Amino acid sequence: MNKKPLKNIIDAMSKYPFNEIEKKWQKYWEENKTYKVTEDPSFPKDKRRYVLDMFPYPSGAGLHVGHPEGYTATDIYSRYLTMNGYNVLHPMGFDAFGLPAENYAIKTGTHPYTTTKKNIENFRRQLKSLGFSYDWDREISTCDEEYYHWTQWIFEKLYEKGLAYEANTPINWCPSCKTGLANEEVKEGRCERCGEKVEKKNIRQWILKITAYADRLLEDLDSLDWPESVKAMQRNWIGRSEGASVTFKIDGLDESLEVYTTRCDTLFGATYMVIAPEHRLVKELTTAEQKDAVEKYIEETKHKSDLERTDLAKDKTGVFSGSYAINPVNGKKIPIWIADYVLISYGTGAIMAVPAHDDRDWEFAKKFGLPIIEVLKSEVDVQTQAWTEDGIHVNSSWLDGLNKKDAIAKMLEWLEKNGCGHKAVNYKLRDWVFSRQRYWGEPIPLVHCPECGTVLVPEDELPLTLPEVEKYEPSGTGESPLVNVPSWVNCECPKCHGPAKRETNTMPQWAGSCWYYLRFIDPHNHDAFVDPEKEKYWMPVSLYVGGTEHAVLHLLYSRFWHNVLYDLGLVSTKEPFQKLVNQGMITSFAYQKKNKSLVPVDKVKEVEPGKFIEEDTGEEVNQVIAKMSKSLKNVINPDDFIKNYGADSVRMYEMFMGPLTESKPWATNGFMGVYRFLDRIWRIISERKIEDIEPSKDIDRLTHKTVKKVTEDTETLNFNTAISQMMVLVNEINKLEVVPKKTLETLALLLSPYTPHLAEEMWEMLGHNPSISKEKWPTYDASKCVDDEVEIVIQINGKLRSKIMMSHNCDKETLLSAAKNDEKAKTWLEGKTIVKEIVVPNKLVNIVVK
RNA sequence: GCCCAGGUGGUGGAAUGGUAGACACAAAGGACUUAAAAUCCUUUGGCCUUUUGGCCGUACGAGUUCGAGUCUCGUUCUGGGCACCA
Repeated sequence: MNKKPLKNIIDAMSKYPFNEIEKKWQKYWEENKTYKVTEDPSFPKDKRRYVLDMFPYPSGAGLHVGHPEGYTATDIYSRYLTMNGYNVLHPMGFDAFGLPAENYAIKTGTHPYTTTKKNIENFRRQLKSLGFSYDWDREISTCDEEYYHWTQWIFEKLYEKGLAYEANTPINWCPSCKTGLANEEVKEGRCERCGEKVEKKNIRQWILKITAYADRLLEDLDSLDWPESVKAMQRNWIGRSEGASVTFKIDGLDESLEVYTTRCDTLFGATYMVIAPEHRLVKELTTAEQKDAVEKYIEETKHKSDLERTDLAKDKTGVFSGSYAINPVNGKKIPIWIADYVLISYGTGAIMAVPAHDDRDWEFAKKFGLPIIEVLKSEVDVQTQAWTEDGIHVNSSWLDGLNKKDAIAKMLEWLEKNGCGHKAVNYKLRDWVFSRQRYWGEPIPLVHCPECGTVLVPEDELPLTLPEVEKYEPSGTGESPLVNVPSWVNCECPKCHGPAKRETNTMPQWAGSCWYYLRFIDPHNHDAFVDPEKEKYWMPVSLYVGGTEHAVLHLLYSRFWHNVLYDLGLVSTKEPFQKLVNQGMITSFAYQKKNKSLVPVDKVKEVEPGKFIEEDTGEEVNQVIAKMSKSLKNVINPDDFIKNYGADSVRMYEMFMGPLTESKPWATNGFMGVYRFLDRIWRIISERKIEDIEPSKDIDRLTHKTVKKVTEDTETLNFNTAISQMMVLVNEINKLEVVPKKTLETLALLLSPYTPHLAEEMWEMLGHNPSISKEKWPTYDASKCVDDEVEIVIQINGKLRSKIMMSHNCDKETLLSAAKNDEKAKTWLEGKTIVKEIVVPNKLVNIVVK
């Protein structure tokens, strides 16, 4: 990709001493606690901001280029706010429980805490080397006892509120991670961490009743300034649906079958029913003749993985139970089938099947020869395909002639009057499987007592700390390694003081991140998870920046916990994160052959602009954008760039690449452009003649324009265009023999959120005391942003034909007559009749002719 | 299948309904240099034209408008999410 090795370019380039400058100012900031923030009461509420990053998991690989992207964005914004007179809370910490450290412990025997500590130190070093304005005194780690003390405490609040329950239900199980998973952690039937196929397993679990908050989690989304896509994902995930619950009597049995349907209007078309293989009535409904067939089928479905069961492409399977239900609207007997296309976990695990108007039911009916009755006038033959659109009801007795909406209303009324159904709401959202059968997580603070049942560990005994273990290996039987520590497991019941056993499951990684934003507010409080006054001082988070991968995980879980804390009166805001911004992914270039296979970057040569060939074969390859991966040799390590070009260049480039929210490829050549820009500034400040003179009118005007643009764009997080405006200004300054000091001061201030080290150095060189981060943001005079003369575009019939220079704020008549007298315009107007004239002051004249 | 984004030069990307391509990269040419690097200057959407200039051009096709990259409708492609949710 690069013809010349990068290293040679650097060595030869005139280089600004970023290394010394950056070290010098990082040391200064640290020693002077420049970014320490307190709950200073002199700032009124509207002059306080809480700017938060999604804290990282401290992996062994260190920072990825994606981290500095979001972190620089919030850092710029925080610094900008501070300079504009806000008190800004901008903290950083570590999401430190998690599987990699534990898996490493299994392999090497190293305690996960040791590994994690080491990784945190590396992360902290890297973060500090980027010059972020975090208040490091507030740093937290979720795996510290001091911290998880309060994670456990919040769990106890949830438990006391009845939102945590123990259940022995089939849950998602990852055979490779050897632990249960939450629904949110399963992507396309696979474990979101390791990609292994997820199985169903029946094990004892602690579950949090997130479904109790489904409606609130849905409704409150409207009040949030979040990307629509994330809101849409959460809405879809919660999946609220309105319909009806209908009860079917069973022929010859004193039992009934309840179903959930969104289409109760099609009840006259229900020709059979289906229950899930796990339905509680399976045994009872199976007749003697069908017993063998049913048992065989149930056995088969048990062995199917989730992925196999939900694979849409696969054929429908099922078996007749032998029993019949009575359709409440017409008294007809309809057969009850057992099939795994009905899920036990949604609705009642049973459905009424209307094959004429539902694709899945239609497919099943066709396969098993069940009747298909049209009940909505269809534009297709329902014997050959299902009609799922709206229509006028037919074959539906007293619903005939009504459309879908009216028929649903009328049917609901009928069902309620006749006591066989009612309006109902269902959600796709499932309760949160909260226990993990692993070591490296918060112990769930519960004790199982044979006398008293489940008992909470008393608050004054928290934190319940993780014991040392000999082996970190999960048992794989559905129990955590903690079961192997009898001295820890065997305990005294806090209630009756008899012998009891501790809960051995641990919490999922999401627990710690559910509330960390609250702990940053008061990280060293020994008596409470957060001081209420401080909480009121800072909350809610004004800006939260992070990747989109947590849309239905962390962001849903923490909203849930926050809602509960709000109900308990422990926090003052309904929602934790007022404004959310998703940074785009930083991708990389890769090269694709005709057969769509990708070629590693180091095997590709650019033969002419935009034309690439694979070196070995000479085959032409296309430049495409791909995720960074080791095999493609296109992974960018931010440490290398910080070392070779400085943190300011990395910060500036990541912001210059494109809009924060878009995904965009790393281009090292583009990076060099930004480096050159900073180098140019350095040469101006260190080599050019700088004098305390008034800037020329042109430079003054450009400076005001630049302040305006950088202010507006920083405010709205459009950092890329703010930077290009600064480049425009620097390019002009670079042409000057003598540079006015005033102009450079303004430039330093504008730069300071973006390239804080270079800006501090400039500020000092211009004769000021540090720190520039405490200075006031520059202001601009709108009247000084306008040019004396503006270019007026002359259009004839909307087509650009000429341009003229006119003085600013010319009146319409002057503009029009000037346009008409323009030589070029005249040739286009000759012999034509003017139909219409449009004049936009300071912009254009459009003359419509015939 | 459903729900969200999005499609602009060789590349990353700019454009309150008003000059499409700011800024940057890459490329070509030049200055400086013994030479190279760095730096500085010039050119750079396509086609036609000696110049002047003209025509075309923001995925495709319509529409609204004096004027559309931008608004509306349809099509198509790409990315992300969900998916037998009754």
